[in-house]
Amino acid sequence: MSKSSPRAEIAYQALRQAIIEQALLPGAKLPEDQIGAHFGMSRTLARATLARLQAEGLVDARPKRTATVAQPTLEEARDIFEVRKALEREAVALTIKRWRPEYGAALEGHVREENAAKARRDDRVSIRLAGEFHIKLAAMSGNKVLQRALAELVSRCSLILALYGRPHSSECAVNEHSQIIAALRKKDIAGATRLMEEHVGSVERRALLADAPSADLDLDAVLSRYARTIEASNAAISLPVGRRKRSS
Amino acid sequence: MSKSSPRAEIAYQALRQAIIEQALLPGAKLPEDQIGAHFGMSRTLARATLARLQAEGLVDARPKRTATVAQPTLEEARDIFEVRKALEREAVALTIKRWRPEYGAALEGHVREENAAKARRDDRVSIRLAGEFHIKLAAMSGNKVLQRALAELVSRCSLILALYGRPHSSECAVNEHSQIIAALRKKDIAGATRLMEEHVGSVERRALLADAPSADLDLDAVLSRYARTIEASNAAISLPVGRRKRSS
DNA sequence: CCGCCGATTATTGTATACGAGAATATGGCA
DNA sequence: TGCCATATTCTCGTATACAATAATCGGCGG
Repeated sequence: MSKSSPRAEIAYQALRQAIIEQALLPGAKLPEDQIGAHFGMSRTLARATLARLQAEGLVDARPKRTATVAQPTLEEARDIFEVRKALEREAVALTIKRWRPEYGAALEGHVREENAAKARRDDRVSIRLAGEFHIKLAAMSGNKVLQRALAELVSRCSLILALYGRPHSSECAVNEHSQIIAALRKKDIAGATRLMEEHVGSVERRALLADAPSADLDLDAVLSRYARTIEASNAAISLPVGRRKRSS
Repeated sequence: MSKSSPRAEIAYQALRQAIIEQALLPGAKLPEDQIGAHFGMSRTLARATLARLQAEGLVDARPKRTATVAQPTLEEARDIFEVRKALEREAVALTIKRWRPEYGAALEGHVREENAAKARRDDRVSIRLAGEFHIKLAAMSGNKVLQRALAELVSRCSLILALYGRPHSSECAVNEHSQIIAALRKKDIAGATRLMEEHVGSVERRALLADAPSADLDLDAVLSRYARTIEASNAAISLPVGRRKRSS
């Protein structure tokens, strides 16, 4: 159904990563034709790929309209962070319960990568790695369902950051990750949970600049970002290449 | 993408409900042709519908093989309950924070329905209502993302019950629901959380009869249930009607 | 010069076609 | 009689076709 075709799978991964790394910004159009043409497959598969991304909340698709990279509302954004926090707590607790020394090393290796990316000002990779830290931790919980759910939420957080955050604030202060690792090592559930909560909270604060209940205030910010969105959606992952390529 | 076609939407709802109510048992085959024929649509739409159900974990689909109603492993089952508990806690906490008196009445009305269904020995409806209690509560949290995630998990729990539980144990002791309502009314977060936790725990215990790490022990039980599965998948929701209907 | 309306083009919705791979039945052989 | 090889049938994987609707552009009237 989903993993069958290598091309469809590649398209899925590519689009997913492009969205997460903010190479395709929220609102960017994703016409079935072009996606199919780009990945050398028919609209049938392009459509299935988009449907999958839609199910994960990364793509908006209203009937009869071209699919776009999702633009979560402020309210939705808050909801996502709330659920994410609940699952991160669970992930921390479960991971500590089955803690093994290798885990610490693995996570620290990851943090080193994060620092490297940050040092070389590679924002795209930075953003992705910041998210993946949380996924790796969730994986250590041993609970696949939890891992999957959290992965979905974390991706959507990248999207939220792209929409409402300031331009290039990479998601996490890396040293917060280090502190969490330290607490995990001590098997300090309460401490690790608290740190994680604060950490995600601070990401949320950075992401949701606006505090007003209405989204009007940041309409300006959003609109001014739009010019960038449109141009970026062309450069970006080279998806919309100039004009479209006809059916060849 | 998904809600476009009324037929596809109907098929989705029907299949979903049939699975949840255990009219279609785990392992039952779901050939694209038959589904399409039954709902008067082409395989294209049938396929999309199945993909959707697969994304929610209600359907298993390996490439080149006919899709079936999902058969979660014991391990997966435990994972699902674990995540569910985490989200139920969150739902309780959030709901209490924005509690309104109507909520109590609404939930009590629901419990009355549950009792009615139980009184008339309507197992199917009983099972469905038991799950919907939790969804309604999640809806009151005001967090759509949470509600959706929990709905998915609760559905999958019905599946687990069908696979591993004893034949007709309807999911919940209804009075546990009433106790939870009482705690909510008192805005007693700790108490309500504890009750919810115990409640889901008891559902889990009822669902996962086997405690052994290996699933060998209940292989017999599963196999003996299979005869029923096959015959039931024919009677059931009248999906596989005798032979298939050709392309008309 | 600006804004509304119709023609043109871009894109989606859905069915169908055809090839390929499983599943199942059939017949020969031990 | 029981088992394996092979033919047959059932399904899936994917592309393509065609109709229908939305977006876009150009001309007309104000």
